[in-house]
Amino acid sequence: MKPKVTIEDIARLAGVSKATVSRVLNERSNVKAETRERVLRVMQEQGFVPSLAAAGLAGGRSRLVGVLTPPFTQPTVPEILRGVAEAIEHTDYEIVLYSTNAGQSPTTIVNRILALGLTSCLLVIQPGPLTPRLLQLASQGLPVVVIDDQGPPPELPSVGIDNRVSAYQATMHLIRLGYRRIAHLQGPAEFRCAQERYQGYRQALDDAGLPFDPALVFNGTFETASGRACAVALATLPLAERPEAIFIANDQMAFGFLSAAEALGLRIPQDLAVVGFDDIPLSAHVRPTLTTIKQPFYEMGRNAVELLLSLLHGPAMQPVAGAEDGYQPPIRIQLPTRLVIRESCGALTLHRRQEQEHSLSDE
Amino acid sequence: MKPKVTIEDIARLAGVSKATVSRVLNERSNVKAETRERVLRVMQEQGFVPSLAAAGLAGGRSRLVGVLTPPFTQPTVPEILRGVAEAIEHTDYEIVLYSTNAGQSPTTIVNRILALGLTSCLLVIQPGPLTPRLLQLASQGLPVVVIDDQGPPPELPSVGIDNRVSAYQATMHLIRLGYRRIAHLQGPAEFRCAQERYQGYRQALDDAGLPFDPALVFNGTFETASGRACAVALATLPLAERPEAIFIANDQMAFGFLSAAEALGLRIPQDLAVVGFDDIPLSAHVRPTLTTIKQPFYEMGRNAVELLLSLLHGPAMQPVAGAEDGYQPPIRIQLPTRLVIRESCGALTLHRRQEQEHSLSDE
DNA sequence: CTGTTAGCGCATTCAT
DNA sequence: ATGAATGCGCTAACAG
Repeated sequence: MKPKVTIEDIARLAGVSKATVSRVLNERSNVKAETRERVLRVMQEQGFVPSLAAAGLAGGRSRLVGVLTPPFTQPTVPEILRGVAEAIEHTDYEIVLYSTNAGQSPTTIVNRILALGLTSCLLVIQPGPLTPRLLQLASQGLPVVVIDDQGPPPELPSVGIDNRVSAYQATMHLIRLGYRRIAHLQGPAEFRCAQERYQGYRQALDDAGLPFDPALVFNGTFETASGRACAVALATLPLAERPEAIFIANDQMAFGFLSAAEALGLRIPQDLAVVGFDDIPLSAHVRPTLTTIKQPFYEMGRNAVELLLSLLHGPAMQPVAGAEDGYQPPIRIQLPTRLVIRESCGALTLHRRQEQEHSLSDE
Repeated sequence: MKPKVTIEDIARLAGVSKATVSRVLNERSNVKAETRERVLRVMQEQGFVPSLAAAGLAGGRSRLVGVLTPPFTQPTVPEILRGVAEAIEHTDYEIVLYSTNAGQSPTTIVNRILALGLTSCLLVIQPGPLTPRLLQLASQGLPVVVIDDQGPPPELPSVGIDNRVSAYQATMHLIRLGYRRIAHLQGPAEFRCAQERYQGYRQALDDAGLPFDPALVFNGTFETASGRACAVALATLPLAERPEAIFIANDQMAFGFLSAAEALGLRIPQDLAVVGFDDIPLSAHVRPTLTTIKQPFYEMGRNAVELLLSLLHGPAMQPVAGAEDGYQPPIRIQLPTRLVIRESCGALTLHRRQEQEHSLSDE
């Protein structure tokens, strides 16, 4: 094994004490410039890299952030992780990765986390059932940030999007295209984002003066199969009752819907326009390509890291006005989404002149 | 912050020495059953979790495996990582993740790795330019395993596939379908796998007694654009010289080929049959769906972890016959691939009776 | 089988 | 501005 170069070696070679080397390492100011230079040079020559493990142990706080993620194969995850990794890279922190395969108990996972004792903070993607434990940990002082791609109410610092507004934009897009009977395939009620997207849908109908028909709201699971089921349900509807368009609460279900629709001889968008939600990689490649709300997954990752590190460095944030009692509501970073117009909504066929990837940020 | 429960606490509460607690922790056998029980109970009660950081420091070897990966958005990566994560989960090791964004210098990356001093081994996905450094590290005793999805000659322990045989199968599949003029879009020569796939292609032609036409071999970059370029090149060929089928060295290029072909009015598979290589998620969803060689990415991840840990635990492997001089060639785990038959090769339209996902393992 | 003694490599008091 | 001493939480020899 490579003989690890230690601070002691550097100290000896540079003719200073270990303490001084340590000071240089941590960029303390109270080191004579000349000495610092010399030490730095020796470190360079020796290829010295301080042991994070030891530093963490001795200093009481480590430079490792624990990242808890759902399986990588979940389509939204890679982009988020890319953002996380890239943000971390610019810091002197490292990532310890825990993948939370659905089956395991929250306790097991959390134990693995604490096990390290070297993870000084936690970044959790889609906490789901872990939330209670996270709250507990956070209340014990562990900095935690969640990316609630589809999460429960953020009692924790979080980064996410405004689901209500985004759903509103999606629905309004359909309304603007002239569709009047607009259905909605919603996600499971236990997901807050499913409710919010439903609310955005309702609100858009209301604002446009369109009647709300409960028969046009279908219950989904956020999974492909429920998209297929919805298409079947729609196809069996009497022609007069069929909607002209549908807003589907995530792309995964939209894929199922699209494929079943094709099999059923339902033409998209001619017979039925479709708008999804998420914009995962596949969305640009299914047939027809899917008009959808783009979630800024990459940016979510980046922002989450920044938030986490800011929590770590300055636990004393400037008090929010009106929170004079000392209670600070958890920080929430809300990122903008964007409507990506593709084939499935019919905009391209109906109005060729319209710009293809039109941002509805003027909403 | 939560007051960490230490071994000392447990020792006091259980009325034993710290050493004994440590022995229990590491499942040493020389502890009286009764004592062990008591210690375990106390640990349970106190919710004790040993600090990996301290353990690593003290024991000289840590329980962290460094995983070096290309950007997660590279389509083959998530599956591999899923395999890695799942395999790790069954152990008491943890993952420290380094994403190797192309731009950075190998030194920077390697420094980050050594920085920890807590990573006792390395798992590298697509080492690429890092290889020289890795060899150096390995020769210094650091256990390293690479997953050479498209890597250079494995002088390091590695897990991968047999590219030659797989390419042979792909080409032979086209030959069996009756195509005789078969083109090949190859990857860049600096990738060993590109050469091997080319060799497999050549061999299949030879074995089938088909003439080899150098004009039918195109140079690609493994990226989408070069697939498009190839389609254009093919389309400009005089009709008489056009191939009836093409074996493309990876799916990414095949996507480009498919989309350009569509734009050029070239029908796949009627005018030209296509077989790709990799079977990444998109491959089942492009139009037409892509017949391709499935690489077992998930299994590669799992196997790599197992190999790495075995290297870590028993550096003394049983000598390979014929290596009496003490030199051990690096271990290579070669996983089987599988031909996945979809639309683009024409098998489904030509021979409806054939099974859809026919494994050519009898090759 | 079990307790005692030393460190692992570093950060952090205290001194000076 | 720098050096010496102490300890983070744990494992690894040693002794019994």
